[in-house]
Amino acid sequence: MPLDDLKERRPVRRAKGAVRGSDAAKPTLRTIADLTGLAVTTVSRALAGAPQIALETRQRVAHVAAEIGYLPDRAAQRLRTGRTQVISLILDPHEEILGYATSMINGLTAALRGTPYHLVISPHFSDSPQIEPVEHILRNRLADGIIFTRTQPMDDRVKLLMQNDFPFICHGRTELATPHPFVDYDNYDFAYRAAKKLIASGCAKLAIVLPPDTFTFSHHMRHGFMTAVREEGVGYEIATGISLDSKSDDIRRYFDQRLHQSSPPDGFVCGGEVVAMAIMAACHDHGLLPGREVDFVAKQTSGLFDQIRPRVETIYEDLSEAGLLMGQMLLRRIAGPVPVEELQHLQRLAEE
Amino acid sequence: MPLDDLKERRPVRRAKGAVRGSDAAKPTLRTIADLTGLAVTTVSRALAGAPQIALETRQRVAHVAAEIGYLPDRAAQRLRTGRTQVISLILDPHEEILGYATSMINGLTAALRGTPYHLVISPHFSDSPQIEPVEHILRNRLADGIIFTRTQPMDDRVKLLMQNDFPFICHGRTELATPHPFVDYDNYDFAYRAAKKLIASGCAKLAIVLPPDTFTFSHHMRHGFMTAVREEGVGYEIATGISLDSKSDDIRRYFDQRLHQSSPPDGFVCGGEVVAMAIMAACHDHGLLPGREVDFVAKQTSGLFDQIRPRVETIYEDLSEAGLLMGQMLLRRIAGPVPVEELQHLQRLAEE
DNA sequence: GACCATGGTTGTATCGTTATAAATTTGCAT
DNA sequence: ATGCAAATTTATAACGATACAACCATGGTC
Repeated sequence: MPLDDLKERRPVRRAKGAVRGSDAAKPTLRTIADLTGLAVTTVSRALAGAPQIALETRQRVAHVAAEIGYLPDRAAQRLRTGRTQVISLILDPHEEILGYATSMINGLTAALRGTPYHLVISPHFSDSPQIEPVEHILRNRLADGIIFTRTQPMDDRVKLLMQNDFPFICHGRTELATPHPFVDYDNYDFAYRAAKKLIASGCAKLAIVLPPDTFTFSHHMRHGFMTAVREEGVGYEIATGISLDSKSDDIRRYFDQRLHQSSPPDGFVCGGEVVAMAIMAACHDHGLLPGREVDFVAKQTSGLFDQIRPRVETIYEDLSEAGLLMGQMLLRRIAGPVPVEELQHLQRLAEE
Repeated sequence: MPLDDLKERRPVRRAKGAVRGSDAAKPTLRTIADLTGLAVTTVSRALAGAPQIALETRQRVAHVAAEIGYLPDRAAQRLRTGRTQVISLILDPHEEILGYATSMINGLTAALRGTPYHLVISPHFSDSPQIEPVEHILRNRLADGIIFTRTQPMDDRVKLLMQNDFPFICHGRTELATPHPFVDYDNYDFAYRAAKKLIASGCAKLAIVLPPDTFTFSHHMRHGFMTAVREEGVGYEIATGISLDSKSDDIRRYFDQRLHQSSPPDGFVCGGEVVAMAIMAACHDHGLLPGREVDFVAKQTSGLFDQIRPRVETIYEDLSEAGLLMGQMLLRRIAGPVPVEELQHLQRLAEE
């Protein structure tokens, strides 16, 4: 009689199921419910591990679910609960070069592995304001958490997300009074140590190319650089009109001209592989020998620079680890409130 | 009276709406329906542009929708229609280096711009078979289309997706009898021309490092290389025990040893920036001068190598364009059946 | 024996959208 | 007026999951 009853209650469904059942219709809670003779609600609660459901029932349900390879339908869960199970990574078009984004993505996917979270790339197109993708995600509940880079001292995005108490981690810090979650690399120390190394190897005049000064880490780098040159009292200059975002050709040309002029720098703090190669090319074209007339310290994020000849001193930034940390921290934050200090991490340089 | 009626029918909703209405509750079809006095169904059909809805109504609805910034709820649409509006890019862990993935992602996001499609990164972890993420996506309807790389001659993934008539584009070709969608770079021609160039500049013995031979493009490269050396009758060798996937240190060490031995190669076909730098480092460490004792031709995907000194000849592969094409083709395929020839594109080298 | 707390399970409504079928209005010929 | 087809609009049910409240045994207590 119960069989008859079932048939009567869901004639259409049954028929549909049978049709597409040719190659394993996607199992739902209903499948498990039918299989175990329980109600859909019970199955749902059992899988959620609710203590009101008898332990034995929970185990039985879990077993059947595993057996038939049940996975909850994301769309249905999302519609009902409002949780998207999506982490949005906002990718900047400038990040084309040298796998900056890729390393971070690798870290992120590692953090997300084994969780139901998906990583969605939300591009930020350069012809629109930085805040746009964030607003869009917030307004349309497109993600449970956001990760972004290129943080600014008074970053709009940070303000907006803090106001809305929306989970996020940014790469880089702001100068806002309110503390916020971040993962950052110690660019102050990078520039400081790079400058010190150059001075130690006898450079008399240092040069540095900074990131665009809209970004906080540009200030950090400048500060670290300036502290070192002041401590040692050597000459210095900061490249103007170009930045770490400039095309490598433009950077090379800048230094090409600069080296023609009087009292050129002989030590270079290079905030990335691209700028390092561009400056090295300019020096090479002027017949300046690395290790003799000129010296370099470069930040490398890839291990690639270990192969460059002549060898240059490098300092490593682990972007993959940054991504991993950001992912882990964001997941914690999404799970529930976390003291903000626990969502802040500064990647320090290795001891020497 | 109709007002009363409404209140009676949806008392809870109204209340809820009022509560969270403090800061602009997310507009739904219902919002538009209330605003226009139409039924939810009508609004839905109107926005879909159904010809059965009066033109004037369609315009009015469209106007109101734009006014209040309505965007359909992805979860609800997905649940109802089964379409996810997701493109899944399967990312291989080997693709860390030099923005291979990033360029492609940039192209993809450009293709997806203005569409409702989202780009989801599905990692393929190296400790699991290549086909796993594809099976997972297929089984759980996690995307409307798939893009993947590192295609093999008898690629499992291609077979599976063809069988299921599931939209996909892969980067690289198979050797399967059935034609399938792809975007590929002409690696045969790359290796052929690279070898020819080296011979033209006087090299007597060429060497090449191939991709792992599980990948189809490894065969293409080998074939192009072999054709050139046979045509010209010069010596050659193919590096064994290493591949383009090897760590740069290992590649450098390999050639370090090789150059110690007798009759070393004097011309190098480098399938990527990493391998080029590693080989150049090995040569440098042996005092071999580029342009004199040894020559290089490198494939570059980033523009970075234009800065390398001494200069080396490079051949460019545009991965960003590849991503763009793959995105555009995939969208067409998702929209409906397309003759397979129109979903095949071979990126040819620029004429010289 | 009636009553109630407890543990365990179930029914109902709902998230926002769309496919389907039904209902309503309109226009026009009869 | 009357009927009927065409043009519009609407009601209903469903996608698969979960929040909430209600339900039903069971066993102990008075």
